[in-house]
Amino acid sequence: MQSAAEANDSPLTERQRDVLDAALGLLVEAGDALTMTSVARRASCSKETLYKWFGDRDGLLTATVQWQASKVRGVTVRRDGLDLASLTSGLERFASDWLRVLSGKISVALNRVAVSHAGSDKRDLGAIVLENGPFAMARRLMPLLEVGREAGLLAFDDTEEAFRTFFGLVVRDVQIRLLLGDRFELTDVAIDGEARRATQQFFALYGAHTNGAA
Amino acid sequence: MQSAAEANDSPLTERQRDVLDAALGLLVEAGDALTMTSVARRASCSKETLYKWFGDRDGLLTATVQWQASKVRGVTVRRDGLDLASLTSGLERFASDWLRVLSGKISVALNRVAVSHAGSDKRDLGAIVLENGPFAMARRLMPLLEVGREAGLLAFDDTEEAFRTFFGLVVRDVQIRLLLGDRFELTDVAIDGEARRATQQFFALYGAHTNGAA
DNA sequence: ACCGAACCGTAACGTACGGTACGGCAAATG
DNA sequence: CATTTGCCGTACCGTACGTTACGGTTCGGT
Repeated sequence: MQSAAEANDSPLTERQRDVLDAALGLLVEAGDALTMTSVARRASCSKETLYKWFGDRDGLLTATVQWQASKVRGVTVRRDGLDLASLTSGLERFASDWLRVLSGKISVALNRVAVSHAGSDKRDLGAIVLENGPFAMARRLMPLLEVGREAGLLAFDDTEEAFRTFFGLVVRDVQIRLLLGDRFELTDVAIDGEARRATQQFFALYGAHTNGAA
Repeated sequence: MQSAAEANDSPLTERQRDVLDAALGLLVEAGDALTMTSVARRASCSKETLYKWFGDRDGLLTATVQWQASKVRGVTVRRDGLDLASLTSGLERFASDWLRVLSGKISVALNRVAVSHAGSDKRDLGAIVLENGPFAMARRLMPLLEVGREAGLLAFDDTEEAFRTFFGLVVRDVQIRLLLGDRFELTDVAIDGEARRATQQFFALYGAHTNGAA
C-alpha cells in the first residue's frame, strides 16, 4: 500500500494539483468540516482516486498543506544593500508581506486545521505549518539581520533572539485574534503602517546608534 | 428545553463543577477527541445528566471553557505604587504570570479547541477564550499603563497600541508555536527572564525618559 | 480494432459518536 | 412508609463520514 501519500516528494501531476486546489478552497470555506465526498465533488474526481493518490484523509490534508506551502516560497530577500535605508525598507517589506500572508484567509484556514490536529499522533500538520511559517520566516530574515549587524547598523548578540523580538513587534496579537475568530479589519495601508511601526521599534531596540544591549 | 446551558450565569453545583473538571482534564489529554461518553465515564455520571445540565456537546464545551476562565480571574494589579520600581515590577509580574498561564497545558488545550471551533456558527468558544485571554489581559494592563503615564513614567498616545506592543514583546512566537505542537521548554526561570526582557524593551520604547514618540 | 490502465460516479459497508429512552437505586420529602 | 426527584448505568437509535467495491467510460499504446 505504498501510495503517493508516503512518497510526498514525488512531483504532482497537473490533475493532482487541481484536486489539491479544490481541497484548499474547501478548507478555506468549510474549515475542518472538509469531507472526502465534498473534495471529490468539488474536484470532479472519484473518492477512489483520492484514496489512491493520497492514502487517506490525513494524507490529503497533509498534501494540501504542503501544496500551499510550496506556493508561498520565493519571497527572497536581497541582501545586496548595506545602507540603513535599504535595510529599513527590507525589514518593512518583510513585515508587510508577512502580515499580508498571515491575515489572509488561506493562512488562517491552514493554521486552524494545523492547530486542530496538533495533538494527534498521526502525520503532524503542525510541524509542516511551523516549518513553512515562523521557521521559514526566521530562515529568511535572520541572514538579513546578520548582514545589518556586520554593516554596523544593528547590534545584538543572539540572532534568533532578535528575530523573535521582530516577530513579536510585527505580529503582536493579530494572529491569535484571527485564529480565535475575531473579526479583524486589516487594510493594506494599515498593514504598511504596522510594518513601518514594527521596523521603527525594532531599530529603537536593536539599532547600533542607540543602545546595543538587548 | 431551557436547561442550564442557556442560563450560563446560574451558579454551578459542586457536582457540576466536578463534572466540568473531569471534562477539562479530558480536554487537556485528548483535545478535540473529547466525547460525551468519555466525559460521562470519567466523571462517573450518566450521559443523560450531561445533556440535562449542558444541553448538548457544544454547551458542555462552553461551560467547561467558562469554568476554567472563572478560575483564572483574580490576578488583579495594584496601582498604588507610582514610582518606576513598582511599575517595573508590576509589568514584570504581569508578563511573568501571563507567560506562565499561556504555556500551561490547560491554556494550550483550551486555545486549541477554541481555534478549532472558531469558524463554526454555533456557540463561539473563540469569543470566550478571546474575552478571557487577550482582552482580559488588556483590561487589566491598560489601567496600569495609564497610571504610569500620568505619573510621567510612560509616554504614548494610544493606550491600546501600547498594550498590544507589550503583548507582542511578551508573547512573541511562543503561543503560536505551542498551539502548533512545537515541543517547547519554558522553565520558570526562563519565563522570569522573558518577563524582564519584555519589560525592559517596553520601557525602551515607551519610557518617558527616552523618546516619547511611538 | 483491441487491451489494459486510469479514472469517474455511485452505491454500499462499518463504525464512531451525538443524542434519547428506560430500568433501577438512593436520598430527600411528606 | 409511600412518593417524588435526581441521577447512574446501559442499551439503543440515527446519522455522518471514512473507506471500499464495482460498473461504466475515456484514452494511450500496439
